Amino acid sequence: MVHKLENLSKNQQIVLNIIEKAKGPVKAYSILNDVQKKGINAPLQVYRALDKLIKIGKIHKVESRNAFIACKNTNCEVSNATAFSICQACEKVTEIVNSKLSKYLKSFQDSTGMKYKKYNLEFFGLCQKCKSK
Amino acid sequence: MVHKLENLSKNQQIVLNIIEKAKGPVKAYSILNDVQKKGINAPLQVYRALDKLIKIGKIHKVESRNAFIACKNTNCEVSNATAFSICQACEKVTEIVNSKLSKYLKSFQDSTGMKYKKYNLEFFGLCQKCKSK
DNA sequence: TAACGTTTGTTATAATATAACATTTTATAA
DNA sequence: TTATAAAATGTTATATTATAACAAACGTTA
Repeated sequence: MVHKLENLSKNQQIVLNIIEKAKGPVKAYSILNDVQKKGINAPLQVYRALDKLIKIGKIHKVESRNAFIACKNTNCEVSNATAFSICQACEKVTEIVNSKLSKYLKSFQDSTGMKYKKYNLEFFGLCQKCKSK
Repeated sequence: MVHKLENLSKNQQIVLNIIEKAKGPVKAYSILNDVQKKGINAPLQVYRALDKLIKIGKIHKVESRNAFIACKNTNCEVSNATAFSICQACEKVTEIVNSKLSKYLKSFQDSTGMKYKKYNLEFFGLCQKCKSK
């Protein structure tokens, strides 16, 4: 069986590469700007790559910021349980990897008995740097 | 002291009213459509009201849907701990009120020691109705 | 090699949200 | 009461984010 990454198409590779190299979350149109030299011309080409990368778990969307960030779990193949820490001052975003938290949320049941397949959690506050300013 | 609700301005009241009467989350431009008879003409007037209503906790934004929903807690004055259940089929959204969950998340500490002021959690799955189809 | 699913390229447009500025209203407190 | 500060309004223009629709090419595999 071939490694997932190698199955990525040209555009998907280009987009993933940009997101992985970025220090923080990246906006779709900022990606578009960066790749216009590389043969990608239209928003849709970026959004299609993003959709695919999200689907296979290589990246996540930070919903409150309309931005995209690489998944920090090596070989992550799914993206159904995400948690982020977001600094409200500098906008630094970090994916939270915490098995207690994910275990708790994966097994969470509300009063309706609805069974959840997926969750996304975003925490907001001040990071160490910004707190001490 | 006067009740919070009575401090709302005309536009804020109009917008809140629409959201509270709606059966589910409402989009900003759908609100705009509804109120063009009532003297609100521009997107900004709606967004400003939305911002204020969010700030005082009367409504929440469902980030993954870019939509707004009334807070179900009577006299809720803050909006720093929200959790929603979202059906991926019918798009029904319900606010989850669960003190165990909120207690757990409010006291959550990640490895960086960052202290969180606010969180937003969105669960996705199929509601009872859609599951049985 | 044909058939299918996926990806691409392209143009156009929809949907969501904010900037900037002038004015009016409301609350506060001197 | 009045001045003054803070909040809200109205308006035009524009920025930002995202999808529709269609034709063509590519890649896999039966």
